[in-house]
Amino acid sequence: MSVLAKKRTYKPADERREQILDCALTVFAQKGYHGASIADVCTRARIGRATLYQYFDDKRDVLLALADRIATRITDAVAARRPMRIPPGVTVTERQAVAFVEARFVEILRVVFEDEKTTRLILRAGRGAGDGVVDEIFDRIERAVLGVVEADLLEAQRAGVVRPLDVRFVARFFLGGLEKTVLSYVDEDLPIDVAAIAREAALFEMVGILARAPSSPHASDKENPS
Amino acid sequence: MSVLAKKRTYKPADERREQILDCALTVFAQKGYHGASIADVCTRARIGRATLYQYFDDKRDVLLALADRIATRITDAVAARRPMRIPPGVTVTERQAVAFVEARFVEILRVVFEDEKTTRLILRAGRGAGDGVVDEIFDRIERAVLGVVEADLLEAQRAGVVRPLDVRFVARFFLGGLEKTVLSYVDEDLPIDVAAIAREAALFEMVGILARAPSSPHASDKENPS
Amino acid sequence: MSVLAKKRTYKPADERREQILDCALTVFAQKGYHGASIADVCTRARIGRATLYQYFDDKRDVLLALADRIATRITDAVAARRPMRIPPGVTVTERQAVAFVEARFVEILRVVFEDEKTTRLILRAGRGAGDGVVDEIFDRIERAVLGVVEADLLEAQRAGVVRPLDVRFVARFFLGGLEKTVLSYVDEDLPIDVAAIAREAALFEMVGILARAPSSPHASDKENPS
Amino acid sequence: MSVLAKKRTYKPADERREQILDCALTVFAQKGYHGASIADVCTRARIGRATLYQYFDDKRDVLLALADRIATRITDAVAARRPMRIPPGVTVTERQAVAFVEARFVEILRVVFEDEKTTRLILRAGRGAGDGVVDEIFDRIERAVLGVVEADLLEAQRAGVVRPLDVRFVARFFLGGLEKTVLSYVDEDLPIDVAAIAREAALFEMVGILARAPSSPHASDKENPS
DNA sequence: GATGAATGAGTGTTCATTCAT
DNA sequence: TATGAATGAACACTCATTCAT
Repeated sequence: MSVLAKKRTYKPADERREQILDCALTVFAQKGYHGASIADVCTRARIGRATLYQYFDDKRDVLLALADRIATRITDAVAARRPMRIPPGVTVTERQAVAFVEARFVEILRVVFEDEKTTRLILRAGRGAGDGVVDEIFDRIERAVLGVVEADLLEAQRAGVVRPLDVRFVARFFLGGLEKTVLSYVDEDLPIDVAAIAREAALFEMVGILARAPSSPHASDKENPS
Repeated sequence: MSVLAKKRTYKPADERREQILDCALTVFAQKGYHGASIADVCTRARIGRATLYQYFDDKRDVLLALADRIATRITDAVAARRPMRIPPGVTVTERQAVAFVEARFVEILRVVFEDEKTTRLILRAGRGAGDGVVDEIFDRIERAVLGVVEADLLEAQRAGVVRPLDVRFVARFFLGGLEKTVLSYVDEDLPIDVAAIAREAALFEMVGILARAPSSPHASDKENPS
Repeated sequence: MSVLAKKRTYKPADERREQILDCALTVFAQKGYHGASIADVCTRARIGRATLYQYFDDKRDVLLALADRIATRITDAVAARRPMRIPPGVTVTERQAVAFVEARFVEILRVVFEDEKTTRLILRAGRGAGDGVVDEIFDRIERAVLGVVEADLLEAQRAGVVRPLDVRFVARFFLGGLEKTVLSYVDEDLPIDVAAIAREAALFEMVGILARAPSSPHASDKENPS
Repeated sequence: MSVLAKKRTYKPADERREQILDCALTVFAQKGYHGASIADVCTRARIGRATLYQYFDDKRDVLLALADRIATRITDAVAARRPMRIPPGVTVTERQAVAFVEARFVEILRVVFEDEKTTRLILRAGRGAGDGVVDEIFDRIERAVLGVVEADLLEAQRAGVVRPLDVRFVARFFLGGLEKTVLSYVDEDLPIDVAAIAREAALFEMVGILARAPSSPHASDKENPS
């Protein structure tokens, strides 16, 4: 047996399965689902191609399991979160609101865009696999995240902190902004600066981009003129 | 000659080329670049597979030409646009600003997300083709659009209408929101309601989501209290 | 009509046919029959691909016509040659015989390996086309040339100038030597030095490679007369 | 399971690889490299087309491996040969020289033109594959064989057995003769009669074709003893 | 006479997947 | 459990050849 010889390695089934998924994540993130081959995954896992088929039905099943693993992690994290509650009568200053939202964003970013590879898979590689079942799982992730944002918005609205608006629209619009921002980091191979993104994004979401008329009483151009 | 018999159809080269690109757009949008086969495109164009190769070097070249056609259309439209100018001394009411931005958004949406198929190609199918040259073209589109938004933001900032902010960040964040919103229509097979999107988005971008303290003079919780 | 525009060129049929054959010779010689494409030939002839089919049935037919043109030229030349006659009673010195053979070789080389392209076609490109009819034509060339050599040998034998030997074998063996020698020039892109080849070959053929027993005065005309 | 059904056959990789090369030799020899298809080779080997690609990168790689196998065999055989040595002072009769050369030729013919298929590959199918690397390998074969012949010639020349001559020229000329002779057998589907070829060729090479001056007693071992 | 346009029939090659050990 | 070996089914691409003008 030469120095370079690759011996068979044996692992308990669960462990091997997880290992394969880890490798698949890496490979799919790098080359995309269609662009990556089973061989790529197996090479990375240092197993024979046939071995993979002892753990997964087919290529699609690998993506499915992968997406499911991520979806479960995210929905679990989301479910574990205590919903925001603003006690009645409490007044929230703008500064407080922005700080709160910023914290929220950090949470979301941490959970959803855990790492570069997962981000790539969710935002690029996964979609367009052209598979209904897989899409369904990615939708599950999306719905879970949107749900959190929407719930917060609704509660804030109820408490009068947030103006009347189409909650769904805003949640999605906002998530889109986060995603593209995160992707811009990923595409340039930069580490995702969660804190910076959250800070900018929170302010933007809260107060928009308009300069507040510093001198003139702001109310003169009323948003909703009576 | 049976009912199913296919006669040759003849076309001038230019026309045929465009027709093939049209079909490729449809097919790539539906199945993704990797998922679609040359045969799919040719079947749709009612031509033999070999015919396609008289107009394009290879599959990648089709995507390239397609992306280029779109990029050219968009960059041309962008270049033709008169840059926004806010004359000095002019005061802009919030209402006016929102209305202006709304109009801007309609323009962008019309140009970039012309139709469902183009949208899909730009936002899904095109990316991840794993081809540097193609990516470069899609980047061209992105840069062009970002450039417009950024230019507007800068001008507004200069005029004091917009608060100090990271122009690049906001432009990208915002474009991400637009994209995800548009995609949500596309994914549910709804016609893209440009007007509705622009209205909601403009308001959101301008003033954010916070309710303005109706009673208290807004300025009391200043952004940066001394 | 731009400067580079290619206008149609019209030619009388005969001329065009010859021109196509010329181009085919060049192209086949360069890339081999299988390796060359109809497009290659037509590009070189500055005609549309379809035009070629007005003069030839198919690709094979081009090779056929080409081979035939060469075969005809060679067999004609061979037929026009006066057969060698050695009058009875005449004694031929070795030196004379060598000189005569050398002249003969120059003739053959000039006719058969007229130019590099023809040589390549005959010796490389043509054979292995895997076509019986084409092979037959190349055989015709071979037989014609062998016939000349054999006839000379027989006559010389009859006159007692040449020792008893298997005429066919020697003719073929000798032609093989000539061919390989010529090819070595062609393969190194050197101009075929007919005179040099003929000189060396004649001597070799006549007296072989053995040094003559120095003791016995083998002949009056020594190789290197002092 | 019908009569025609093909079961998978399993073989160790080395064996399969060799088998494929064997089949490729047969097929390439029959149809030529360009004329033969991968399917032809695989059909003959009774394997699926994809199987071939587990052992070779592409079609060219098959020819490469094949040529290399032959080249290695020949160069090895050549290297294993003891170089000819003629001790100083020894006189060699013409008869001895011819016999020696004849033996030499038998060796060469046995090694180089082992069998019909290899012969065809070397002399027809291989050349003109239009591939530099492949050509290089065939050149290796040629150089090896020429080297042997040249070495012998030089030694014989040194010993005064062979007259002064252009060693390279004669070696090549002679090899050409051998090749064409061998091919004439192959082309007529006759078994290569190594002994006969060697006998005729040796005599031809040694003493040429001239009849020795009948008057002068050229040698004690006469060609055609009365 | 000449050709632009079109294509059927193939070719080499890949890859997810299965079989036998 | 693990895998080397084998393959069907597809795919991108080529090329000699034909059709309509």
